Amino acid sequence: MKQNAVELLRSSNLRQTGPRIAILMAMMKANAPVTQEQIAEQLGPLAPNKTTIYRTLMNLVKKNLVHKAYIEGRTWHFELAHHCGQHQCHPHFTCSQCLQTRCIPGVSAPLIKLPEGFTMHRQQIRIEGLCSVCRNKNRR
Amino acid sequence: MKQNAVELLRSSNLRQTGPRIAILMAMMKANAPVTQEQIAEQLGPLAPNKTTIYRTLMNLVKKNLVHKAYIEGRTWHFELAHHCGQHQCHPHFTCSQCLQTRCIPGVSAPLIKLPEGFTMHRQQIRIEGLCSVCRNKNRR
DNA sequence: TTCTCTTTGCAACTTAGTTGCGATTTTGGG
DNA sequence: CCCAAAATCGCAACTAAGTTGCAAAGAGAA
Ligand SMILES: [Mn+2]
Ligand SMILES: [Mn+2]
Ligand SMILES: [Zn+2]
Ligand SMILES: [Zn+2]
Repeated sequence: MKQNAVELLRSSNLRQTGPRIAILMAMMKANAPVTQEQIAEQLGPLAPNKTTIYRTLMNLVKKNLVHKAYIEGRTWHFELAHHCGQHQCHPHFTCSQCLQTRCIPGVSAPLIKLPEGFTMHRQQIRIEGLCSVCRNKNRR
Repeated sequence: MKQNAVELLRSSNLRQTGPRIAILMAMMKANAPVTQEQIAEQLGPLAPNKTTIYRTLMNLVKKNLVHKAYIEGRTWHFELAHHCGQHQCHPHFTCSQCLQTRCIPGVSAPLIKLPEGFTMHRQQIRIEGLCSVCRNKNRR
């Protein structure tokens, strides 16, 4: 898995540093978008500084290895780009009661037709609703 | 137009106060989602306090008269709900160069099929790309 | 190894949005 | 119209995610 991270960095002409490899590995382990804080938590006492994590994430976003998946509250959640199509990410579902968010993989929507002269880089879909756990709770 | 605002409040069982009517009217005049600051600006020296604007917006969101349309940077942009479908808002396009956002009215995508047991309240589409102005600038 | 350019850590900062609370306003009933 | 209860408002202080400046450490090319 470390090899995998190293390869990603090399393919994007980014220097191979401890923080970058650790952050990429943390994101590979995750099965949902993660915040700066979750990355730091996962890496424990050896985690890079908060500033470094943010700067690294922004570099990875610029190279299109990572996407800003969504904001919840005031915090960004990032995920590896390797499960997203060229012009479209998979949708994300947020339960408006428990506020948990999960990926909805394997589906996509047709790309919206933009006005004349506009270019699409990426289309993202966000769904708000009630997850099954919360729905059952409300039943009573 | 004031009548219109009053009617919205009455239909949602909200007390008719100066700040609420003013904020609704400001949003009716706008032709794109607005921030707290833009509302205050538009209302000039008579604008309600920042806290009141935020609290009002949240009340209106709770009553589904207003939607949180999108976040840009760290700031929420709100818009009246009356141009949105039951389960879907119109898409919003953000130019990744000039950072301007605009509504893409009149189009919609099929609703994503959720996992068993999940309920959809609202589906939102966000598009990132290059607007025509920025595209032409880059041509040179 | 050495030199240069990039990256990192730390501490201080920024700022959109929130909170607590006392003062004011709305509204419904008498 | 007048009053009291409950909702709303304004203000000042606060919160916390993310940013910035800068000096120290590290990566990679030669
Ligand atoms: Mn995802
Ligand atoms: Mn809109
Ligand atoms: Zn839930
Ligand atoms: Zn543009």
